[in-house]
Amino acid sequence: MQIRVADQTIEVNDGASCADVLSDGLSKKQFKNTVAVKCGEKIFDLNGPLPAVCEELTPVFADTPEGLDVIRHSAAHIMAEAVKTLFPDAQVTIGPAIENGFYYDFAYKRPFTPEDLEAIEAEMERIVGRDHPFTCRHVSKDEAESLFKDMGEDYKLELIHDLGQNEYSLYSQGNFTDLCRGPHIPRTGMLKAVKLLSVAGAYWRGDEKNPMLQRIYGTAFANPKDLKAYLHRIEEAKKRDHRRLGTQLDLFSFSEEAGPGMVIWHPKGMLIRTILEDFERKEHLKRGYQIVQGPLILKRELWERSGHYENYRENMYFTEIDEQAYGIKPMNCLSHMLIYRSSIRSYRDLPQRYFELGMVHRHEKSGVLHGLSRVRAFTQDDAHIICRPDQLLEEITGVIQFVKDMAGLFGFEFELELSTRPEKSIGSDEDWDRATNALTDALESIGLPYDINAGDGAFYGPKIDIKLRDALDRKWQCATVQCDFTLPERFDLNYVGQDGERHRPVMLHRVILGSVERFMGILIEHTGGAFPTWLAPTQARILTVTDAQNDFAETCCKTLQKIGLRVEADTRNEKLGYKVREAQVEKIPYMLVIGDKEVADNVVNVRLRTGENLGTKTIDEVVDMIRNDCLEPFKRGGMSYSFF
RNA sequence: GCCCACGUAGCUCAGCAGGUAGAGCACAUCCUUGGUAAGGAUGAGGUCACCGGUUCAAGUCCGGUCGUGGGCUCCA
Repeated sequence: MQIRVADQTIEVNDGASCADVLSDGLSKKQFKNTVAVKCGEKIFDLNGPLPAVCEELTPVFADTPEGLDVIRHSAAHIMAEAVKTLFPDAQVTIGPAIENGFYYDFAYKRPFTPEDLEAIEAEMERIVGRDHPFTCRHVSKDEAESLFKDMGEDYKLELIHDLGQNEYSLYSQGNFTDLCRGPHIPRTGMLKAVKLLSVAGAYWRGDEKNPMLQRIYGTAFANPKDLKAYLHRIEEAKKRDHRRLGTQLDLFSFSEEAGPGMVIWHPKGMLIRTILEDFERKEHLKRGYQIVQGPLILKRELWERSGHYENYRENMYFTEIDEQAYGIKPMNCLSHMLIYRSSIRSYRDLPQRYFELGMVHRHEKSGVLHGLSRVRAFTQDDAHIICRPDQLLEEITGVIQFVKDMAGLFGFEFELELSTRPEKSIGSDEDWDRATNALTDALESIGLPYDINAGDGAFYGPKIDIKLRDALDRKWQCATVQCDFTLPERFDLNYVGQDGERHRPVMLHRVILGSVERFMGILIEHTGGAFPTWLAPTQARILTVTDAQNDFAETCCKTLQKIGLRVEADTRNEKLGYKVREAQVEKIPYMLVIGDKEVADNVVNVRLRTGENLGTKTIDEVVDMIRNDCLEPFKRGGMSYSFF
């Protein structure tokens, strides 16, 4: 038999393992870096037998994404062995590799402490030192059940029962055996860089009705250097955390007195928001939206009619006045529908696009609150597009293009997900098909890649979600477009068609930034607080060398302010270095330094926050420079904006 | 909501074998007029989150409440 390995054809003897074949085909160095082997799309154990039908073997190297998965999953097994050694009463459950590491969930009578983690890590080191081989064997269902029953592993038994297979694979290293699909690294000694990170509670099988298990998170890399680099990256990312920068740059705060999840915007943060929102309003008008606004509270009966009272009550705030119950809005759609219904609509009037920067209140569970990303009072850049069914595609395409333009403006990477009909849903198959097709067609016509989340749509219609990542790689949903057949029905929205009959329109719910608060959080982390010049609260600061230049500085400052630039003068009796440092820490884009020389020549010396010094410029040149800097991002996004 | 950790001056943090609080930055006053990331001196600032308990004595130990952080569940 012959097998191809790395452009070579290897003659294979009967009974040879994958490792035998690969060691012949690869250099020593390459082979040492191999943790598993790939045949077609499937990955196999390196020290396992050759796959049944296989013409070519590809090595899976330690530092590739697939190799890291194998290493991390193996690390989880080694951690499980360490835990069972130190805490024999603990029961093992499941322990997969995840995006940047791995975890393993244990059932134990008490939570693990940081000291436990240290002990577990030390025990893992011993296991790695013993360099046991990972071995795999296949057993029948009965065998597997009796085995794990003897070991007292109730959770494994439940898994075996629920999986309902006839055969199961078991992996062992040392005297630890786990139910597992594999594959694993050949020997424990190949785990060269591992670190346990944290303990957390997690529900068995992710269901809050189930008991809570003790989860240990860790990470592993191909070598200590990569691990160190990763840990360093995490530390660096923490410095860009918007919660930290929010305090440092004096943008916003939270107050125990005000209540959890309630953002208090300080002047600088609010200034950025205002500029952003102002831009959004203009951009919406350009795209045929109409700006509207509804009240923060609406009668309870209205929420009953919409179905929110029934389905969303736990998340709503209520109030009562004059014996009338009111609900504080968690969504903006209701007033928009009232606007639509305020007159008779012709098919010629559609689509109606209502835009509102609407503040909503949602009583989120206390444990989910997170800086600006998850709050209880926030502002959505919300719009409802009420259109004819035949207009769906064009409207959805318009929304996705809008999102694409905005993402381009800020230089964001984003991920698109299409969520289709869930099991529990309302509406006809025809409606669902048409809406889903419209969403799909829109995605295709824009030409962006997307994932499909089958069955993850809202009960009232399918949707497209757009997710952005924060500094710590957590994904947050921002933009979303949702088709809705229910609300037009419940509120009896209609339009008079060409035929003179009444027809039911479709409604699109959509946001571009999502929550302005959340978006601000992501923007802060994306820029590290160095906002693009058009958004920077202070665009330029004039720094005098001594107070002899203060008059000239004030004059320059007024000139720039009059044009509409956000400029201030630092005329304090401090050394220049001190003033530069302060402006630098505040990440002000332009520092305009004025000493005697500059006053004499009627110029300023320009320093950027990058540290670059542009030399001396006249005030007119400075204005041009800042103006161009402001407009630069808009060229990318294919949008325009006027500042002055 | 659930599990764990944490909560000391505006900010970042130290303090601990239980004996009545400390630094840097920021702030104020004074000296200094100094060219691109911190000049110097002096001073003001805290019922150590809140409530209760143990103790002669609690920031330090115990319990509860509130808040924050890391996760789980849920979601923009």
